[in-house]
Amino acid sequence: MVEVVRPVSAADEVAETLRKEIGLGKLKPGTALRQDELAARYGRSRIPVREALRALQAEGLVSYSVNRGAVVTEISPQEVLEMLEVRIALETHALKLAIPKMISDDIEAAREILQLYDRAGAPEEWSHMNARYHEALCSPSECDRLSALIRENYFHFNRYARASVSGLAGKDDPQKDHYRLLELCEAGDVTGAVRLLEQHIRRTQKLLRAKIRRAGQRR
Amino acid sequence: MVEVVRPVSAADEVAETLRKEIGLGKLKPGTALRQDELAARYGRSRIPVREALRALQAEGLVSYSVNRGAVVTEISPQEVLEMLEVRIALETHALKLAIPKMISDDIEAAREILQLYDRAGAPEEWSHMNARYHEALCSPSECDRLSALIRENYFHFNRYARASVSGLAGKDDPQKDHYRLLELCEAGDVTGAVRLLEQHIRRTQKLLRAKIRRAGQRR
DNA sequence: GGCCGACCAATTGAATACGATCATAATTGA
DNA sequence: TCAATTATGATCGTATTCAATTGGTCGGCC
Repeated sequence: MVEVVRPVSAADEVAETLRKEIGLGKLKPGTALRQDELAARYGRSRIPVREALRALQAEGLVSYSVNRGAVVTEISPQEVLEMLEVRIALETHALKLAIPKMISDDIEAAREILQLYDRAGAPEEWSHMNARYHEALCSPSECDRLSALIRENYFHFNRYARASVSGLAGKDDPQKDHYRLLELCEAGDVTGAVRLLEQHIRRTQKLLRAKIRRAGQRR
Repeated sequence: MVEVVRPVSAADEVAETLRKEIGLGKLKPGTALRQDELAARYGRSRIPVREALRALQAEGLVSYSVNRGAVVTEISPQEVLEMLEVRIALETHALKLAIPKMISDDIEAAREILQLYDRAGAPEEWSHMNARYHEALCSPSECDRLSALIRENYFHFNRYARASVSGLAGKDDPQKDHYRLLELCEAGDVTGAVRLLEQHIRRTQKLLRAKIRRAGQRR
């Protein structure tokens, strides 16, 4: 069977690239996104660029002002706290749905991710493994919309985290929670697992609050 | 003070109008959105129309195929069930946060909405009052991101509901829940309120499942 | 010296224009 | 007669072009 290369619009390509660069922090919050500059960089005209920017605006990655163009959206610490709140709402519910549906393969898959986490060196890898682990636990819920929201929310959170919270909680403490959480899932203890997951996320939230306080005092 | 008319881009206007028409069901799922036609209708060229469509695509209201244009996205019954699942996740958590922060004014505001609900005639009004009520209960959570997600999810759900679930549960049964829920909030009973809210939404979910089953048998 | 208005460069917003692609109807050949 | 094929109109994707707005600088005036 021949692999048919389905044509993709230039706007989609530009959007995808920008999405990655913003997500990875190559384009930092506050950066102005000039249309002709982007057009030149991607070898396109401004039209596909503008469409890409509109899409990113709808996704909340870019802010638009009329006649002033697009800027990578800034994230306030307050909003990051709220993202963690959203994370609790979505992930605890997904976990509730997922645990009764888990089979040993799901547990094993999650455990393997944790082992990769153990071996990971750079904070970037932790972060990635962290995301994969939490996704692995939630995916047996078989609720695509829930999973999609979890992924989106994590993406936005991570965009901030990469900039200023990386290694906020270190590597080992969260990992202890991860192993305990896996055991609770394996035992089918929904209540316990949900409680631990909430504590786990609230710990990050507390650390972030403390950091914000300290930053506020300093000025 | 003179009201300054802030200029808005044509793309934003078109997007806003389309958003409303899709939300209200004037543009039904599956409808093809021709660029020339929309451009003519709004007295604009195709450029702003295309940008608006890109935004709507990112919002999930429209599906794009290369060289075939945009279509109002279809919603499967399965997805609606998932939206209700998301609703449980988001609203129960918001309620948990909101109840400890509620003051008597919040309770009163919610009660007034319920009284409007009682007097409402058309199913459209129920739906609107229903949304306002649930929003009133969640808003004291002071978590904008959570509230925004709740609103978005409700919008998508309602788009389907308007088409085929309107009056699924009738008017009176849900309203009984609403009053009980308000009492529990007033009493500060977080656990009870959350449990009732989940039951309340699950009831709609069950009715919808039954409806899907019946529709499946029929064919 | 500081403030105000007029010009100017930079940049965006929108319209027109053109080539490419898709859907469908007409046509042809077996 | 019917399937395959070609022609045609509709529609889309993108580039180019022009108009409008913004921000800033320069010069004049108080």
